[in-house]
Amino acid sequence: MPRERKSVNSDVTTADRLIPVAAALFRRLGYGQTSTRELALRLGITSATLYHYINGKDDLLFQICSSALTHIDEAVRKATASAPVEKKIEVAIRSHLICALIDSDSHATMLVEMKALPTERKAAIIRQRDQYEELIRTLIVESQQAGVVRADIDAKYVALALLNLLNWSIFWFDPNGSLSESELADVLSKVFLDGVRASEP
Amino acid sequence: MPRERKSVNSDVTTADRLIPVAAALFRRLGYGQTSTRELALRLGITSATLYHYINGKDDLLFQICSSALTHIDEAVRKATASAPVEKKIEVAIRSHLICALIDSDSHATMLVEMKALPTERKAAIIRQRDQYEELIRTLIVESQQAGVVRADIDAKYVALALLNLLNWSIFWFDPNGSLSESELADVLSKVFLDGVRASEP
DNA sequence: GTCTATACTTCGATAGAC
DNA sequence: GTCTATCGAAGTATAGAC
Repeated sequence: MPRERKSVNSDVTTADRLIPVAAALFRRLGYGQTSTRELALRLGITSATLYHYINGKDDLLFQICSSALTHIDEAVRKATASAPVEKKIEVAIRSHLICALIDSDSHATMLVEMKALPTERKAAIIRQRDQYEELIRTLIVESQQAGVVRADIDAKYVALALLNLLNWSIFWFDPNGSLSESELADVLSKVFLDGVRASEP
Repeated sequence: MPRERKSVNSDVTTADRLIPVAAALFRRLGYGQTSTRELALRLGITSATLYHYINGKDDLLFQICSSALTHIDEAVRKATASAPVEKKIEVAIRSHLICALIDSDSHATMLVEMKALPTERKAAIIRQRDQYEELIRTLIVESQQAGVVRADIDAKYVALALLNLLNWSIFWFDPNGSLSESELADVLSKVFLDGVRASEP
């Protein structure tokens, strides 16, 4: 029986590297400052070969944005579905952060470079983003109805405050720093749920 | 006595419009996607005339970033200096938001397009940003020492959580929406200081 | 799937007249 | 302070051979 290579194959193909390498460059330089030549150089191919994989530069940005949003929506939806209502927010915070920080190049690019997409594709991404924000809002509403979350602030703004806390973390979190993804989830859960005011002594 | 025009002059010159118009375009399209021709068009001049005011395109981005950071640092520093320690954080939240949301094009551009600056200028802006973040961190430390803010979370992360809350607001706040800048400050102060957990019934 | 070569466009910036 | 005209560089993308 001949030595098989297939799923046991650990080769990383150019196709596999395309999106991660593009996301890293778009994040560091910005979409508009990243040339297809520079991207090809990093991939070890010529810019002509790059066009064997894509139809245009914005294909890359669209795929990055779309898959980032698909992944985080699925992750948070699945994790919160099976959690008891008192734990849904903590579970959402943790699953969101794990997903966004593990692939932070894609998520940072999605959040910041979305605007560079052509009109129709931008609209599609914005619909996806709105759908995810709707998921978060629903979690807040459920928590309010269960008496777990204060109801004196409109769920809409509670949800946006939570997204503030989660989204901007991507831009300063250091995977080699003193805090792990999970520890950051603990910190943000504490701040979001209990606030930073000192309890009475 | 001839009809004088000077400080009573309400003419808006091209020089005055330069930065605001550039900031609005950079925000909507991104720095890399904004051409000097498009900018000149919006100003009602040619791109050649634009170069009477600037030495290069990145002058505009640098001025936007630098003045945004100078203004917010001054505003928050001044407002918090005269506030009692129990009120410093609320005052910081309010003054930060007022400053950032009134000139949201500049602040959004600073936060997101900073990376497009040439190396030295980028370093200068990052120093300015770090100095502002240091101001926020100092306010947290002072509040912890006064027993106003919980001390079981490192001031560094309390400050970053606060900056998350403040910075990302710029990207969804709608000046024509149902919430004013001041009302948003109230909401974020409540969430940050007291958390969203429902109090015992 | 990768290359060389290059077409075509747009960009940032300058020269020099008014 | 504004223009017309234009340069040279860099960009995206394609043609066609291997």
